[in-house]
Amino acid sequence: MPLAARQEHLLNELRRSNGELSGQDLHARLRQGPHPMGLATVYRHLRQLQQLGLVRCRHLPSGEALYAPVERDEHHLTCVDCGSTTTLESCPVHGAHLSPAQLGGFKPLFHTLEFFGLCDACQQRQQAW
Amino acid sequence: MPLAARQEHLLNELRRSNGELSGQDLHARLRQGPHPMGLATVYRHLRQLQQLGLVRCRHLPSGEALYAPVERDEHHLTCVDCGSTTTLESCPVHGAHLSPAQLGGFKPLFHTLEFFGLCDACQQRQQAW
DNA sequence: GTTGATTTTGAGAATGGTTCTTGGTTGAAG
DNA sequence: CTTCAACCAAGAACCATTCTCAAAATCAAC
Repeated sequence: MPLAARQEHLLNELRRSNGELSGQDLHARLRQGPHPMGLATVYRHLRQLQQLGLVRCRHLPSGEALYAPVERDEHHLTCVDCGSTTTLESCPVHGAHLSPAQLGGFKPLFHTLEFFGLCDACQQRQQAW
Repeated sequence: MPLAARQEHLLNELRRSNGELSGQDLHARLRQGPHPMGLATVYRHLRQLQQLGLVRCRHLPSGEALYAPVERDEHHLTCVDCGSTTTLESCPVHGAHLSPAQLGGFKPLFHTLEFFGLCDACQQRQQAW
């Protein structure tokens, strides 16, 4: 079953981007390209691509969801104060292996490993009152 | 600096609970206890407790945020189809070690490691069409 | 090609968790 | 008794995401 053309475009746009994109971002970018797509359709396809194991997603503390191709195994440091995130160079988990017993029939597609804490700037600001 | 009494109550309610609680859950529980608290206040304190490193939080695919005391190092398998989550017994990362160079002044308070995929039931359902 | 059924789409409305606003309450200090 | 500041609650506001549903596209037979 080949990927629908619409989904293909969406996935290409994600791959073309350097960073992660939110649903709104994607919609805005596609809007001014040769293949505009309604917001509802963007979200519909993002969900499907995620279930196909082609797209990963993580949630910011703000509640916004960011999407990226699965093959990007990036992880982040996120500040619980200002919300800024920085990307880690390497994945500390790498091949995190779960035993079949732990999985119990679950078929893993991707994982998210995020560290939350205080960024340098916010620590300084707190100490200075 | 001692914790304000209101924050203490909120934290106790979280510790008393077996599982994670959403902001709404907490508000509902406190409502019928001896120390009711407005919804806005619950969220205010949850954010503060998070910044103090006493509370952790993770986001479900639905966008809902779940809170727990930091000392609980639980991680989950989450189905990208039906959204159900199951708890892992042990933390595969354990002491996830980040070098000072990787941290760059960032002060980690907690981490979340979540696996996303398809649960047994949803795989079956997909195959059956 | 035409017809009719099925699927996909998109504009706008609805949803719902979270945050903001506003005005009231409390409590300590003077 | 004032004053001032901190804290709080109720409801409005916000906004990313989802839902609705009619129109458009696709497909399948004829």
